Amino acid sequence: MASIPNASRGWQGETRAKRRGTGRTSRGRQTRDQLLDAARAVFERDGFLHARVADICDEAGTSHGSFYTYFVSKEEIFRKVVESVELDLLAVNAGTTDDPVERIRAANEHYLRTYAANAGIMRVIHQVATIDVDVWRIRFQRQDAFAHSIERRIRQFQHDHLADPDVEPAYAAQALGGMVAYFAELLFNSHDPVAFDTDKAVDELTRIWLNALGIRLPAAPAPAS
Amino acid sequence: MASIPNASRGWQGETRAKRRGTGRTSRGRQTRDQLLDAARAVFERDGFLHARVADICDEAGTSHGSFYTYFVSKEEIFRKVVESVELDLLAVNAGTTDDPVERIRAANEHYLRTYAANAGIMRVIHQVATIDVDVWRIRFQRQDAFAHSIERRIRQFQHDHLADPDVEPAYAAQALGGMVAYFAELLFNSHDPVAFDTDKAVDELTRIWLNALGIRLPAAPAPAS
Amino acid sequence: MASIPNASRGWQGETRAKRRGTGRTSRGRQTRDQLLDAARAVFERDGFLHARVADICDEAGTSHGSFYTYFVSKEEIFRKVVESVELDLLAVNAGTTDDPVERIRAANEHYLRTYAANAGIMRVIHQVATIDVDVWRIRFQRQDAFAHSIERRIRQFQHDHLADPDVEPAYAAQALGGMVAYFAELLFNSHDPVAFDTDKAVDELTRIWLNALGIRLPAAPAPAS
Amino acid sequence: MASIPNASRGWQGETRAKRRGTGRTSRGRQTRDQLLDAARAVFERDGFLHARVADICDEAGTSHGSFYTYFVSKEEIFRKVVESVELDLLAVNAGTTDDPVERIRAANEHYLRTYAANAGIMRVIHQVATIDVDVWRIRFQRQDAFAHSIERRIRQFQHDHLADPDVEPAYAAQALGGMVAYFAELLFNSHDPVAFDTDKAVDELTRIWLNALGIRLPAAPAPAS
DNA sequence: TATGAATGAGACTTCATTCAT
DNA sequence: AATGAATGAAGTCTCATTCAT
Repeated sequence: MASIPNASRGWQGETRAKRRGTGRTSRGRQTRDQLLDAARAVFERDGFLHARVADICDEAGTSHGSFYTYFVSKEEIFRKVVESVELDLLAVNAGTTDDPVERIRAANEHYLRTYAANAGIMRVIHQVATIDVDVWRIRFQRQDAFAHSIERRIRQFQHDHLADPDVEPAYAAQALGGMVAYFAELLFNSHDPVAFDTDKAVDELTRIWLNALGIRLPAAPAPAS
Repeated sequence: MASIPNASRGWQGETRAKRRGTGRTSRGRQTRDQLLDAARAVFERDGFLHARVADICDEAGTSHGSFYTYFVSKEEIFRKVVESVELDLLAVNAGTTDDPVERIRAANEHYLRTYAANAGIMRVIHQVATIDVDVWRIRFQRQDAFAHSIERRIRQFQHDHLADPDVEPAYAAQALGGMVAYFAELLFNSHDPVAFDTDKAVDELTRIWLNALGIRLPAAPAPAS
Repeated sequence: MASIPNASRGWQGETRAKRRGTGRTSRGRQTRDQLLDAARAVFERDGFLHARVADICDEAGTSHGSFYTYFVSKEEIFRKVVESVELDLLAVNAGTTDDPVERIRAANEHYLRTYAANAGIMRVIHQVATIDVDVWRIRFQRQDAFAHSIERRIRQFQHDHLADPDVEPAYAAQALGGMVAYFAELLFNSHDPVAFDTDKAVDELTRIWLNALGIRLPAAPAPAS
Repeated sequence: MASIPNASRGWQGETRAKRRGTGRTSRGRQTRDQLLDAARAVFERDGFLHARVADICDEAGTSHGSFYTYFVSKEEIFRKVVESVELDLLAVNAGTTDDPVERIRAANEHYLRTYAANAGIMRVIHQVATIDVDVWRIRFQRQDAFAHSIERRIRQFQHDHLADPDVEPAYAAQALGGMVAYFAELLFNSHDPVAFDTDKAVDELTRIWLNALGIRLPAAPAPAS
C-alpha cells in the first residue's frame, strides 16, 4: 500500500543569493564530491522523493549541516548529479566508419549500452522529470539534441539519395529517437522481467530504422541476427 | 466530558479490516463518484504529489472524513481514477476498413487523439508510474497490450506477404508502439511549445510504420503530406 | 512498535437525557442483547481501546446507527457488559461445609476458577479500570466487598479463638483478598507462560491464608498437595 | 517557491532507519533529559492516553519536531521513563540487620514508601501495562524479580528451620509479593479515600508475612501496633 | 568549514457519534 | 427501530532547512 512522501520547500527558482561552497579548498572539493557520489547512490537506491538529505550526508560521511555548505537544496544536488550523467548518451562517436548502416547501428547500440550502464539514475531522472520542469527540460533537450543529430543525418541520407525523400526528417528523427529511448526504458527500467535481448534489440531497432528511412544500400547486408 | 484518546495497533489484533463503503446506497454511489471526479480534476490541476486529500474532498463537496469511507488513501483513489481512464487508448476498433494502411493510420490517429483528449491525466499517470509500482504496471500492461495487438497485425501482414518477413514482430511491435507513445507525449505533454502538427504527425508516423514493416502496397498512395 | 488509539468524546458524565431504546419490543430486546454479546466478544478480542463501535455492530449484525438506539456510548455498553459479568467472583457460596479450612479453600478455589472462566473480560475490565473512574470503582467495590466478607470471617474466627487475635481483620482481609486477586491475574492474565498450577495455587494460597491468620484447627489436615 | 510533497513508503526501500539523536553532544543530552522529565510530568498529570507529544514538547520547552530527534514515539519515551523509575522498588537492601523479622519489615516498608514516592508514575505504568505488552513485561519482570528475592529468602528460612517447611517457596513468594504490591496500590492509587495507615500497613503486612511463613522466632516481639 | 541539534509547517488518517431516510 | 452515509476534531510524525558553536 505504497504511499508517497513530500519533499518540500524550494523548487524551481531558488533566488537565494547565498554563496555556496564551491569546493575551492581541496578539502572542500573532496567533501563536495563525496556528497555528489553519495547523492547519486542514494537517489538510485531510494528514488528522488524518498531520498533524504540526511541519508545522503550519512552516505557521504559528512554532517547534515555540511550539505548546505555546498548545495542549496536537494533539488540542486539532483541537478548536479544529472548534469554529471547521461552526458554521453548521445555521444555519437560512431565516427569509426562511414557506412551509414554501421553508423546507425553504432548509435543505437551506444544508446542502449549507455542507458543500461546508467539505468539506475536514468530511472530517477525519469521520475524527477515528471516533477521538476528544469529536469524535464534537461531530459527534453537531450532527447531533442539526439533527434536533431538524427535529423541531420536523415537529411544527409536524403541528399545522398540513400533515403526515402518523402520522409519528413524532423518528424522521423523524433519518432525514431523516441523509439530508441522507449526501448531502452523497456529493457532496462522495467519492474517486471521482459523477454527482450539487448543485442537483438540493437539489430531490430536498426532494421526498423533502415526500413523506415527507406535506406537501400548497394550492398546492405542484413544486420547479423 | 473527559475523552479517551485511542491507541493504534498493538494490543492483540495487529491488523484491522476496515469496511469501506462500496456504495450500496445510491447516495453512497453518488458520493463516491463525486470523489472520483473531484480527484481527477485535482490530480490534473495539481499533480499527484501536490494534490491533498483535503482538496479532493473540498472539490467534491464532502467532508474530510467521507473520503476514507470510500478510499483507503490518495494512492488508491488515484488508481481508481486511472482505471477509469485511458481505457480506449488501444481501442483499435479501426475496423471500418480492410485497407492495412488505413488501419494503421486509424490506429495511430486514434492513439494521438485519445491521448490529446486525456493529456492532463496522462501526464499525472506518467508521473505516478515513476513512483508507484502498481500504477507503473497498469501503464506497462496497457502499452504491452497495445504492442501485442500490433504484433498480431504484423504477423498477419507477414503471413499475407505484405510485410518484410525479416522483421521480428515482437520487437517491432514494441518499438513502433513505443514510438507512437513517445510522440504523443512529445506533442501533448511538453512543457515547451513544439513545432509539430498532430495531423502531420499521424501521416509521418504512419509512413514510418509502413516503411519500417516494409509494407509495399499495390497502389499505396503516399499519405497526404 | 505498538501505538495506542484514542477513543474519544464523552466519558464520565454523559448528561444527555436522550431516551435510549430499552428494548421494550421483543425485537428491540433481541438487538440489544446481540449488541451486548458482540461487545463482550469484541472487547475481549481487541481490548477496550481498540474495540470500535463499528466492529461491535458488525459482530452483532446490526447497522452502525442502531448502536445508539440502545447505548449512549462505547463506555456505557462496556459498563453494561461489566455489570453482567464478574457478579459471582465473590459469590462465597462456600456454605456447603462448616469446616473453616474448607470454607477458605472453597472461596479461594471459587475465586480462581471464576476468574479463569472470565479471564478475557477481566483483563479488559482491568484495563478500563485504569482509565475510567466508574469502572475502577466497580472493580474496587467488588474487591472491597470481597475483603469485607473476609474480614467478617476473620472476626468470627477470632471470636471463636481459632485465629490469631493480634491480626487486624481489616488489614488482613485486604491483604489476603488482594493476594488472591493478584494470583488470579498472575495465573490467567499473563502475557508470558507462568510455571504455576491452579490446583496447587489453591492449596498454597489456602495454606498461607491459614498460617497468616494463625488458624490452628484441632485436626487441621494440611491441604492435599 | 513551489514545494514537492513527498511519498512515504513504497518505491524500493520499504523500511527506513532513522538516526535518532543519541545525545552525543551535551546539548543533545540536555534536551533529551528535558524531554524525559517533561514526559514524566505530563504522563503523571494527564495519564498516558491523554498525554500528547505536543504537551511533552511544550513542557520541555523544545520544538515539536525535536521530540522525534530523540524518541520514536510516545510509547518509546514512556518506556524510557519507566526504565528510569521504580528501579529500587525491590532494592531489598535491608541489610542493616540480620534479624529476619526486621528484614522482612524493612523490605515491606521500603516497598510501600518507594511506591508512595512514585505513586503518580506507578499509576500510569499500571495503566500502560494493560495496553502495551512491553510495559506489561517490564512490570511483570520487576514483580517477578521481587518474588524471586522473596523466594530465596523463604528457602533460607526453611533451611534454617525458621519457616514452615510445608510452604512452597515459589507460590508463597508470588503470593506475598503480590499481596504487598496490591496493598501499595490500595493505599496510594485509590481514587477514593481509604481507611488504612501506611505504618500500620507495614506492621500488619509483616505480621501476616511472618505468620504465613510460620516464622516463630525465639523472642519475636510482636511489631508495635 | 564542520558539526549536529533545532525548527515547524502541514498532511494524513481515525472513528465515535449524528443524521436523513 | 433500522440503516448506512456523513461528519470533523484532533493528534502523530516527517524531513528539508537553519542555526549556534
